[in-house]
This record gives sequence, structure tokens and C-alpha cells, in this order.
Amino acid sequence: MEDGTAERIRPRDRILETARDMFHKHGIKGVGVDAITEAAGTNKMTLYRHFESKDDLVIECLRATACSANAMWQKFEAEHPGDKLAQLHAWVRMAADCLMVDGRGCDMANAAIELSETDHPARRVIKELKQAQRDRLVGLCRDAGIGQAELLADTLSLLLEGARVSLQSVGAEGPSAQFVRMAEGLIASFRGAAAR
Amino acid sequence: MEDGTAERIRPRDRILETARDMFHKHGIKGVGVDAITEAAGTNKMTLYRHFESKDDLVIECLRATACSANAMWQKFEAEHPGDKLAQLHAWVRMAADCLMVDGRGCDMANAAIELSETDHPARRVIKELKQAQRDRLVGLCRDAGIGQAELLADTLSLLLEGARVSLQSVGAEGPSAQFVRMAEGLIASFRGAAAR
DNA sequence: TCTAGAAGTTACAGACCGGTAACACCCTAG
DNA sequence: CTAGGGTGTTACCGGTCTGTAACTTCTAGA
Repeated sequence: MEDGTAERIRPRDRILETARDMFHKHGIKGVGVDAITEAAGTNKMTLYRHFESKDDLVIECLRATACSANAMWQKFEAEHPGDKLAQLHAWVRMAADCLMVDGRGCDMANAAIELSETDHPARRVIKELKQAQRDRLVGLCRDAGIGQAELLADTLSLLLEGARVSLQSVGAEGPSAQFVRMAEGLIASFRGAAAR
Repeated sequence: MEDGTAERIRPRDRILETARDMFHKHGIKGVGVDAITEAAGTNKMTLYRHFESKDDLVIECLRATACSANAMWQKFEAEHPGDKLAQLHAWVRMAADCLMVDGRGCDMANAAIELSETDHPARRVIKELKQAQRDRLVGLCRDAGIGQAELLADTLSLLLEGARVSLQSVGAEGPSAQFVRMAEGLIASFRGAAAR
């Protein structure tokens, strides 16, 4: 009984995973709950037994995305324990890989753009989770011994955010192609300013 | 007859202007043609007499946006004739003002995110117009006598793009607040590198 | 003043949306 | 074996969406 059934994931998790994937690819308003449940091999009723509404599902997807991001940060620490500068370079490499493979932007940012209503419940969550990621990057820069850690972290944040959206509007041959060079140049520049 | 009727703009232009405003505020999928025509003080039939489809209207709106951007560039040249460096600083100031006053991102980028279908007719137009703006900024940097003009222009592009989306996700107190300092620092740094 | 074309009005088609109700089913824990 | 909770199925509600048809009204120009 432990075999075979182990293959079968709980419907709630299937829905969540499928929804994340479809929201990411087609946008939130671009995919309906029917399409999600069908792709997840279940039905609408089961979705609404596990999630209060589509908005609720969206929020849960965003939380799952933040959770994945957390795992990424833990991987940096595991691969370069204690070496904060190496972790920063790993962050740049991860960001670049993300640009190469994905083609579509950050789920949080995309959601923020799509859900333009200022009082939309997801906006609170997005702001909160984005703020947490920012704090994390600032902390990493500071621990790497960089002066003006906030400014570097914010600049890198904007560069990545811009690269992800530019990738969608201008394309892969656009400004985003230079992301790594920009990021590494900035880090070197900020490190040099501290040494001087 | 020239008075009074002069106030009344042609329905097509009213629709176009209203659509631009509403698409900008609520997104493309967030506003229907009925809402646009009502806000423009006309009706759906008139819209479909002037535009083949909603997609066609969207494309026309994007072209109008690009046209406004062109006017901005001409203003730079008019205010600082021949002084390309001053024009570059004016670009930074304009971008910052845009961040302050607007709160919502670039129409082209927003549209690219929202219209995720890779074969959507608007995507061609977006790519084309964004590419033109990029070329323009590269040209300005080069004419300002900056070495690695492409790299500076692309970095500034990504910074602005990132600031506009960050403004929507993290908020005004987020990384986008430092945009001017970042941009001016970059310009100074690239100018310094050329002088050295 | 007459006329042609532009614009307004109403109604509708067909599809999709989020969300719910009622009921049948299956599988597992006891 | 049985009871019950999780799941699947079907049908439906009210609303909104893009787009069209047929008809009336307005208005500018000759």
C-alpha cells in the first residue's frame, strides 16, 4: 500500500503546483480555474474545497514561490558556508541562469503588474515577500564586507528585475544579455570603493 | 462653427486616448471595450468601426505611447541643443519624475507581461518600439562621448525598467527610491573610466 | 434644403468566467 | 464489514467578455 499510492500526490498539492506553472506561463488573468483543475487531473469542486477563491489560490502560489526562493538561499549557504562573497557571486550566477532558461519574469512582479487594483489581497503578500528578499540581499552584501551594502543590493535588485521584464519586451538579445557583466562590474566597483 | 465644435474631438481620438489611460491604469485584460467606450462618451459600434479588434486598439495605443516618447526625446534636444551629456542627465531626471508621479510601469513592458502568448500581434510591435528606444539611448550615450556606450545605455535601461516594476511590487520606499543616485553614479563612473 | 456618411442605440450571439449545489463514488481507518 | 471523509461528476447560476446586425439619429457639406 505504501507503493503505488506514494506516486499519487494529494490533489491540493497537484492543484498548487499546476497553478504555479500555469500562472507563471500565461499570467493570472490568462488562465481560468477550469483549465487549472483539468491540467491537474481533478475538478473545480475539489479546488474550491481546498482554496477559498481564485485569489486565495494565487496568494498560496506566491507563498510557494517565496518558499522556493528560500530554498535557493539555503543552497547558497550550503555550497559556500561562511563565504558571503562567494554566495553573492552564486546569486548572480543563479539570476543569470534564471534569465537564460526561463524567458518569463518574476511571478511576484508579474502578479503585481497584472493585479492593478491597489486593494487586491495579493498585493500585501507580494510587498511583504519582496521586502524580505530585499532584506536578505542587503544582509548578504553587508556580511560580504561591502560598504554601501544597501545601495549595491538595491542596484542589483533593480538590474535583475529590469532584466527579467526586458527579456519579455525586447527579447533575449536586448539589454538583459549583459546582466552578468553589469552585476559583476558593480560588485567589483563597490568592493574597490570600500578598499580605497 | 469653429467655436464649440473645436472642443469636441473626433470619437476615434477620444477612444484612443481613453483606452491608453485605462489600459495604463488597469491593464489590458483588466478593462473591457464597453468600459472604454462608455468612458470615452461613445459606444462599442463606433469603436469597432475605427478599430478591427481590441488587439488592434491595443497596438494603436502602444504606437501612440511610442509617439509620446519620441516627443520627449525631441524636448531633450530642444532644451539642450547639441549638449548630449545634458540630454542624458535630462533623461535621468525625466525617468525619476516618471517614477515619482506615476506609480505604474511602462505600458510596453506591462503589455508584454500581460500578453504572454508568444504569437500575440502586439509583441512584434512592443519589441520593435522598445528596440528603437534602446538604440536611441545608446546613440545618446555614444554622442555624449562615453566609452562602452552600449553597456551604459543597457544598464540604465535595465535600472529604469526594474525601478518601474519594483515600484509596483515593493512600493515607493523600495529599491526604486535610489534610482537617481544609481543612474548618476553609473554615468559618472563610465565617464571616469573614459577619461582615465 | 437635401443628402451622404458618420455616429448613436438596442439587441443579441456565443463563449468564458468564478463559484455553488446535489449527488454518486471510492478508499481507508476502525 | 462498515462508516465517513475525501474525491469525482454533472448541472447550473449570474455575470462579463468580444464582436455583430439592424436600425435610427445627427451633422457637415454641396
